[in-house]
Order: sequence, then C-alpha cells, then structure tokens
Amino acid sequence: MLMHYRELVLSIIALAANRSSPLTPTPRKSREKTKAAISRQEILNVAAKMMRQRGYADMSLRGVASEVGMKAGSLYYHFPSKDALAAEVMRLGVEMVHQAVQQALEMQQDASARDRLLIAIRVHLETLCSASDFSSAHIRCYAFVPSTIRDELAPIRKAYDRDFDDLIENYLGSDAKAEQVRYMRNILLGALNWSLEWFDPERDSIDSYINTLSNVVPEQP
Amino acid sequence: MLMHYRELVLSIIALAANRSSPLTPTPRKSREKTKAAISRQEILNVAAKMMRQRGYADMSLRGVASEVGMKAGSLYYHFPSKDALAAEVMRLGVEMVHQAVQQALEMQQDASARDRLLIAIRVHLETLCSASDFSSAHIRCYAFVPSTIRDELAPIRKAYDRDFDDLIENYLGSDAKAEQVRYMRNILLGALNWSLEWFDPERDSIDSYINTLSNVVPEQP
DNA sequence: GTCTATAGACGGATAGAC
DNA sequence: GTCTATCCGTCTATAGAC
Repeated sequence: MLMHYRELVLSIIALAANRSSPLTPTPRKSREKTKAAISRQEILNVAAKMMRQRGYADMSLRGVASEVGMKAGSLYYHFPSKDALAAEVMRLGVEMVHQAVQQALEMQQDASARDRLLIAIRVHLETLCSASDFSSAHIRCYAFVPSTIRDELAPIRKAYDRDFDDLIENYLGSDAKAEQVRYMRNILLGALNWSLEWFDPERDSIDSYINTLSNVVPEQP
Repeated sequence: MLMHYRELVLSIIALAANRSSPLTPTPRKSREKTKAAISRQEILNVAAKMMRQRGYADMSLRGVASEVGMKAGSLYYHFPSKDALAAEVMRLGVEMVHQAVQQALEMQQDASARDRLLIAIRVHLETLCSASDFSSAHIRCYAFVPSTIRDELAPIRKAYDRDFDDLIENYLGSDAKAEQVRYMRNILLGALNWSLEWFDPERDSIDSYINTLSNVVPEQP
C-alpha cells in the first residue's frame, strides 16, 4: 500500500519556508542565513499564526511586531505593506501543499491513476497538518482579503486545481464530463481543507480517515 | 427517488428569518409586523451580507446602518452591541439549516437509514444555497469571532452535529465506531459547507453533485 | 425609533534619527 | 536593521435632543 511521506513532506516544508519571495532557489554562496532572512522568516511565522487565529483584518502589524520583538515601523524594512505580508503568507500556504504533492507524485509515476489520486489526497492532508498556520491562514482568510490579494493568488490556486483535475480525469477515464471532475475535486478539497478545523493528529488516525474519504474514489469509477 | 424540498425549504427559511431572538413562536395578535420588527430584520439581512463578504471585523455598524438607511447609533435600539448582532446572524445561519433538515426528516420517517441520510445531505445543501448569507456568515466567520460568541454558538452547532451523527450511526449499523462516525460526518459537512464557495445553482446540478457526494455513503456500508 | 455629537481606542503608513 | 514620533483614518459605544 501507500508509504509514509512524513519525512518527504517535512523536508519540502522546510525548503519552501526558507525561500525568498518567489519560489526560486536561494543563491549558492553564504549558506548561513542573513539577519534579514531570519527576521523575515520570523515575521512570516508570526503573521501566519495571527491570520489563522484572528483573521486578516485583525492581524495587526503592531501585534506581529510585538510578538517578534520589534516595533511596528520596522516591519516596513522587510515588507512594503500589510497586504504584501499577508499575500506572502497565503502564497506559501498553497505552494507548500502543491509542491509536496507534486514531489510525491514524481516518485510514484507508474502507480495506477487511482493510487496517484489517493497519494495526492494523503500528502495534501499531511502537508496541511504540518504547515497548518500557513495553510489555515490561506483557507480561512481568502474570502475576506482585499481583491488585489485574491487576484494575485488566483493563478496559484488555479494551477493546483488543474493538477488535481488531471489526476481525477485520469482516474475517471477519458469520457468523464468536466462537470463531474469539478464536483469530485470540490468534494475532495472541501473535505480535506475542512479537516484543519477538527483533525487532531494526536487523536485521529490518518489511515482510518483517508480510508473513509477514499469512498469518494471507488475502485470501479 | 427523492422529492424536491425546495418549497418546504423556502417556507422554513421564511419562518426562521422572521422570528424574534430565540426561536419561539411570535405572539398571536397584531399580525402585521411592527416598525421595529421590520428594521430589525433588515439590519440582520444587511449584517449577514456584510459578514459574508467582508468578515466579522470588517462588518462595521456604520456600514450596516448606512445600507439600511439609518445612522450607526440607531442600531443600538435594536441590538445591545455589535457582538449581539453578529451572534444572532450566525445563530440563524445554523438554525435555519438544522430546522429544515429536521422537518424534512419528519416527513420521511419510514425511509431507509441510507435514504434518510441522503435526504439530510440534500436539504442541507438546498437550505445552504437559499439562506446563503446567513449560513455563509456563520461558516466563514466562526473561527474569527470573539470567544464569547463561539461559546454561545457551540451548543447549537453540537446539537446539529449530534443529529447528523445519529443518521450516520443508523446507516453504518450498531457496530460502528464513534471515530468512524466522526470522520464521515466531517467529510460530509466539510464538503457540503465548502459548496458555498463554488456551487452555483444556475450552472451546477444539485442532482448530479449530490450523486457524486453519495459515494461517501455506499449502498453497502 | 432615529438623529447628532463625541469620547476613547486602535489601525496602517511615513520620516528621519541612530 | 531597528527605533521613535506622528499623521490621519476608522471603529464601537454612549449621551441626550427630537
């Protein structure tokens, strides 16, 4: 059956969280992080936590700065505006999941269409749980964020949706209706994303939960 | 197969939305609504719309009042605080769905356990779409609302969850594990509630969507 | 029932010192 | 890189007139 991807997932998260603005590789030399990079990362972590807990409007720069141990004005050295900070948090929330799923699928290219879909479901859930502040900030805040931020995030979300649709299309077969694919994607992602509101890795079993969710993807489509 | 509950759903919504604070019957005499009741209702409608669109923090009393055609201070004649208004909006968001499902099930007491669960799923979705501002305000804002409001809503949410769990238990049979019931409930409600973010009754087919979602509830559990 | 006026708190952003 | 100081806006809530 399916392997455990926890280690893979964790390493991907570590990579993604340390990257600078666009998801491009960091420069080769000067392996140790600069002071700025450390501050920037800490700001992102705190902002993600506050957006998850209090929402976009109530994530205040004064609050973030105070928890990081800085003053509000200092944040403007690292981010040009509150919205730029919020957008970066949310972008990471999607990208970390997307990249983890992509990498896991690359390692399982010859699995069956159904297994590949199940792998995506599992890695999506595991990454969500590990990167929970960023993912949760994205999911909970998206509806309320200024439209400029939504516009910036839209193509990134669409890219992930498309990858998921491809998996579903391959599973359903070439005669699948686009309508049907959309329903199934929204059911799966809706259920998975909602798990951030109740799933507790300490108490709940990933295997058992994924097993129930697999009903959405019967062995004979 | 399953009937259309649209009329039932709409009448239940109309009832619930016109009720005063607790869900108790309105007094017999004076059939015409008082000026206060009309204003109160309009305030709730506008507040629900704004909470859905902008969130709890950005639902401002000034904004609500202006759209209703009043001044901010006047709202305090109808509600003692912003939180009381927000809590009432969110309470209606759950109660309308809960009551619609309850009434539909009362009309189908001798249906099979699986059919009763499918009825609940369908009516939940239809009511969600009809009462969308209130339901969406509840779902989108719950995580960000002050804990005093969450505490007030918790028992109301729990009551609905319990009813849903009963349906699932009857469907799965007496040897179902509590864990399994919780997984299934969260999958179904997670997927259903997420549909507020994408389902468009003009474009999408309730039958077709529910049919895909029914995979979670196979004919042989 | 609704209005005006205002108190009191907090928010994002900027300029310039260090 | 970070801080201080400040401008200017918005918000909830209250008091009292009408």
